[in-house]
Amino acid sequence: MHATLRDANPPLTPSVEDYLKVIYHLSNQGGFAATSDIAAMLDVAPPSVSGMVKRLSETGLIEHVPYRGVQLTAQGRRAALRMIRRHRLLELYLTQQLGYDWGGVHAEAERLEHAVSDELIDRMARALGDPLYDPHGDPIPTAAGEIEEAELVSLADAGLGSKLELRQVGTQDSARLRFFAEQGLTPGVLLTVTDRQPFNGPTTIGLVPSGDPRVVGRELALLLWCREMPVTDRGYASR
Amino acid sequence: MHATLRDANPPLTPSVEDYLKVIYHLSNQGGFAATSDIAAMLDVAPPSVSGMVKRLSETGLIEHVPYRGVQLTAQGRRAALRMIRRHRLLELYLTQQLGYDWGGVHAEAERLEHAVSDELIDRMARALGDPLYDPHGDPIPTAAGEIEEAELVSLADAGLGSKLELRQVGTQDSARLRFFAEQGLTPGVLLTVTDRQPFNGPTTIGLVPSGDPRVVGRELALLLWCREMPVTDRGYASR
DNA sequence: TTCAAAGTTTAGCGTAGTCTAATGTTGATG
DNA sequence: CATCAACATTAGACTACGCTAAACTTTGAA
Repeated sequence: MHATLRDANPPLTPSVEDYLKVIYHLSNQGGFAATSDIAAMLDVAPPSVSGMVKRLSETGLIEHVPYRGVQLTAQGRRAALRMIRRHRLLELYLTQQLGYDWGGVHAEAERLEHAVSDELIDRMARALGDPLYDPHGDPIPTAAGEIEEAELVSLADAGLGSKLELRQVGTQDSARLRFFAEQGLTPGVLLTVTDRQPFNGPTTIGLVPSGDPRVVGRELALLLWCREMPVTDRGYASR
Repeated sequence: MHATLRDANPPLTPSVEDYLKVIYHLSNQGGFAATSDIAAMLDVAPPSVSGMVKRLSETGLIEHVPYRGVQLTAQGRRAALRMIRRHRLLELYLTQQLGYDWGGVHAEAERLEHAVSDELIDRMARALGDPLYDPHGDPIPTAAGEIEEAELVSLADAGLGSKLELRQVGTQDSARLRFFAEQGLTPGVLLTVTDRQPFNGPTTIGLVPSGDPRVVGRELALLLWCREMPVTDRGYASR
């Protein structure tokens, strides 16, 4: 029930915590997480999800409305946020303390998050100065299970002329992550929307303060989540 | 096949690698590892070991002589040493970089050693300056799978008057580890045997250079593995 | 209003590990 | 050298996950 013989390394089978994490992400905006979406995210067959859903709701971690989907209970949400805290702190620690690069940390954190103790996570957090955001710009839940609810707009939806701070890159795909990094589109960057083509066409933005233009197709723009920034007469407001 | 529902945290079931590690330790001095000893070390029932032994020998990691015991093949030895390298580097990293104390690292390393990648281990090793010994004084196998074969004597067997360097503490029991640490009996310490009582009585030693005496009962003295040191006319030879 | 497609659940089986109880083997002792 | 205790293995059941195929809902479009 732990590691198998043939494939000792990559845990092919998602753990309970992985289910909770994807349910958290899928039902984030208050809705239900659909069986098939969970299955797609975890790369298992839908009946496997039905089975796990049954077990998880028996133990009180989720609530299941048949044919509708699932939601986390308070307990399940706590467990999910605990794993998200672990994941994001691990990514930050690996990046800052061990020289990993932005695109390479995800897989490592994905495995480690199941093995680390709360004590280790707290020690890492302290070593990093109790940071609030991970290398992708996502907020790190506190040990008590609180998380900053960011009000983010996808770049594809942001208004023409609006001033934005890139906060999250909504993909784990390393080719895309590398592409964004090459374009200078990393969390924390400031930008303005200068143009958008109709019919789901690309968005053109300008980086701040350099003014360098970038053209981002809609598929990719949908992955770039931004905070809309108030503008003061002396420039952009700081956080 | 990964983490179960009821006991999400402590991996109650030993992994393949855990089997290889204990077989390595049990058959270290060239012998066979007995089924019941493996079972005792892993806290599983003997038939579970028989089952795993079958699978491990089918994949060529061990050789099994029925009713005699098992030995590692070259491949199995390599896999065991890889895990031992991970374990010892993790203990050292946690101790030196994250402020863990000597007694508390074992359980953490035991879980992490299954989740870390070779890359992470190599990065940790580099961050530590490619160390040769872990916090217990045990040699760390190289990435290529070589390990220093130490010629060690148990303190209980060392000759009266001999000069020794404490190299390994042969227990994982944290109460004993803490006791040794309090007595100043940590790997690297130099000492001389000043007295030994007959009938399995205690050994008296003097710490070097302070000369502080310590009295160690036979049960504990058996756990303290030392290197016998050549003496030069200017003092103890360095490593 | 029906009906078909899409999505979900159930049924039934496979695998990799655990366990207890029963059976085999070995080696020391009378 | 026969016996018996200790140790090892086999037999058979259980759990927790996975899968495919089949049955059941829901929904959206004709």
